[in-house]
Amino acid sequence: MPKTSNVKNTKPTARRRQQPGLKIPTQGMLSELVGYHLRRAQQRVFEDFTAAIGGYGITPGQFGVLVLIEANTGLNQSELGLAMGVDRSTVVAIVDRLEGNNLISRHPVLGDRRAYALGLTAQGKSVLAKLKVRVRQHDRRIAQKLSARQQAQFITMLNQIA
Amino acid sequence: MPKTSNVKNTKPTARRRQQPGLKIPTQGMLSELVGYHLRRAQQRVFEDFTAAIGGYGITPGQFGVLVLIEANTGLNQSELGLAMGVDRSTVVAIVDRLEGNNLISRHPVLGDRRAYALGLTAQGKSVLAKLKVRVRQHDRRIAQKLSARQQAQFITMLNQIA
DNA sequence: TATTGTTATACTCTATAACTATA
DNA sequence: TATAGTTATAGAGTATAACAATA
Repeated sequence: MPKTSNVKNTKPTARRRQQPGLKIPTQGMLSELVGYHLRRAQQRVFEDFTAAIGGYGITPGQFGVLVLIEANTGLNQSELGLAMGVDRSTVVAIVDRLEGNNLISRHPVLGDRRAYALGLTAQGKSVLAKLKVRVRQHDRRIAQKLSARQQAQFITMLNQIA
Repeated sequence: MPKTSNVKNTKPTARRRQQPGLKIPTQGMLSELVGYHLRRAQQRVFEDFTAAIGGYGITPGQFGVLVLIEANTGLNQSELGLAMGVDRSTVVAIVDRLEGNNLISRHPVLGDRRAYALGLTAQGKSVLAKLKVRVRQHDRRIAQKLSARQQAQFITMLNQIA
């Protein structure tokens, strides 16, 4: 059908109210997997991020890149890839997009003509400043589903896993 | 991730050993965000999953679909999309891939000629049986980074967030 | 030789809009 | 009208392999 809009706009949670043959999907072994719950939580946070920051057309990963570049001005693409855990070729695509949106720029590196030093553009700095406020609100909204104590434990556990 | 084989195979953690201008990227505000740590942990688990199950060319999401179909034989694409939280058009693509790999199949539904009932093929059942063993091992490997008590708390917290 | 960045190519995941067939 | 599935289209994210320029 048409775009899901209908379906989703109508009632995301309620499916065919009291229809006789309503099938409630069971998760099978998935509910026993830590990875499954982790993935679902991740998706949920992603959705909230998009809803809150979406207007800027920035994804969580891109936001991370902007913050990384701001905190480490001048780092090159290989270093960025290392910090993010992605391939050099992937970095090219990521940088291309952000540069295309006028948020970051590539500069020649004195002493190494192979590399590019990455930096935020004036617009990038301006946008990032605003994004940071929004992202902090978004993250607080997510974190508040846990008590202060749980929040600390949660991050500790996430780091034990990562 | 990645292959990045060259870079990573060499020494994932060591970058330019004692180079004078070695820049150690700082994470900036990222380390304060729950969402950031959640995303990193997710990526880490994804990598381990790929390394462990990769040979089958199955992603965590596809594995989830197979389990869901096995546990709810006959559910249709819209129901699958609802259970997964994705759009109908996305389901088409997902089902196409799995069907293309001969793991699942679409069957006519008696009483509703618009819908398709999804089911595992013989090969799908066979492959899933093997995958489940591997995935369980993989998930145990991940979970064991936490104590038994932490594991339970962790899942609880993930569900509070999702 | 090793490293930096690039390009070509190829998937997966995901969404929106418009359309067909059926309910 | 509403729902099931499809198609066309688009974009993010990611990887491998091969290559050029430079170190």
